[in-house]
Amino acid sequence: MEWQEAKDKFIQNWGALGTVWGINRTMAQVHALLMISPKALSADEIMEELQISRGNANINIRSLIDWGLVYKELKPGDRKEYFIGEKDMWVVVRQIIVHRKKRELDPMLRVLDEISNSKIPDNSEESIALNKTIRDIKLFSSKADSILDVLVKSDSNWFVGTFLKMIK
Amino acid sequence: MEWQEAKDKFIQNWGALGTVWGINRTMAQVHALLMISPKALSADEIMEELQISRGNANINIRSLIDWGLVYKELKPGDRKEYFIGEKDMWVVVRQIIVHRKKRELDPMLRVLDEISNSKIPDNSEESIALNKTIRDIKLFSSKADSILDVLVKSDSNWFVGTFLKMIK
DNA sequence: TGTAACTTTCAGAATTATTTGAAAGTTCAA
DNA sequence: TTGAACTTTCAAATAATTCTGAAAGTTACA
Repeated sequence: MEWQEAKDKFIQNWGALGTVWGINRTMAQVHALLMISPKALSADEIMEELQISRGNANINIRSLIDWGLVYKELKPGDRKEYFIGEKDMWVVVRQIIVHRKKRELDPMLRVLDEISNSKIPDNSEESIALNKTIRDIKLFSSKADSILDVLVKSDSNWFVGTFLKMIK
Repeated sequence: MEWQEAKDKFIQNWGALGTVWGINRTMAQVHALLMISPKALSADEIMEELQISRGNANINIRSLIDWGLVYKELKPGDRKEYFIGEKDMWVVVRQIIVHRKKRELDPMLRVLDEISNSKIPDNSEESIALNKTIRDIKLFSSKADSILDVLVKSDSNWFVGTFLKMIK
C-alpha cells in the first residue's frame, strides 16, 4: 500500500467512526489529518487536502479547538494560523469523554432530577415503573460518573495497569 | 408535575440522548416507552403513544430486538405481538456497548490492521507519524477492548464495587 | 382452501444535518 | 487611516437520514 493510500484510508475511516460517535464526518477527518501530520497545517492546507470549503474547514477546526483536540499555533512573522493535532490517544479519548459527558449526559441527568424532584406519586403501576426507572438511571449514572471522573483524571499507565491487575 | 408530563419529558429526552449516541430518535423513544411501561405493549399501542407510522414502529421495534433491548412476548390466544423492554440498566448499557463495539470499533481496527500489515516504510516524516499513530491507536484499543470485555461479562455489583474500591 | 388479523417492505415525501461560497468582519503593517 | 491578508458568518444549496402509508406478505384457524 502506498503511503498516500494508507493515509486516505485512515482519514476516511476515522471520519466514518466519527459520525457514529456524535462527531460529524468532516470534523473527524480534520482531526485524523492533524493527528497524523507531523507539522502544523494552515486552514488552506486542510481545505486542499480534504477538498472542503473554507467555511466548513473553519467551523470544524474551531469545534476541534473547542473540544481540546487541536491547538492553534502561530508562527512569528506569519499572519496565518496553523493548527496542530493532539497526538496522545489517551488525551484524545479523555477529551472526547469529558466533552460528550457535559453535552449529553448532564442534560439528561438534569431532566431526571427535575422529574424526581417533582415527586410523581406512586399511585399507579405506571408511575411506580417510571419512578423506579428514573431511580435506576440516576443510580447507574452516578456510578458511571465516578468511574469516568477517575478515568479522566488519571494517567493512562496507572489506569490501565491497575485495572488489568484488578481483573486478574 | 403530572405523570403524563413526566413520562413525555422522559421519552423526549431519552430520544434526544439517543440521536447523539448513534441510535435514532424514534428507536430511543420506543425504548424509553417500553422501559417505563410495566406491561408489554403492542405495535399499535406504541404507534398511538408516540404518534408514529406503522412502518416506522415496526422497523425500530425490530432494531431494538436486534440490539437485545426489547423482547417479544406472545400472549396465548392473541395473534398480536407484544413487546417488553429490558428494565435492568446494567444490561441496557452492556447491550449498547456490545452492539456498538461490533458495529463501529471493530471495522476501524480491521482497517488499522490492514494498513499496518502492508508495512508502510518509515521513509518520511509523514509516514513515520502515520505509523506511530496507527500503533498508538491499536495499543489503546486493545487495552480498551480488554476493559470492555470485563465490563460486559461482569456483574454490575461486582464491577462497580471492585472498581470503586480500587480507586480509593 | 379462504379470509381475517396481523407483520413487513419499500418508494417517495419529509425532515434534519452538513456544506458551500460570497460577503462581512478583523487585524496589522505601513 | 488604509488596504491586504486573513478569519468568521450565515443564507441557501445539497446530502443524508428518517418517516409515511399503502401494498404485499404471512399466519392461524374456521
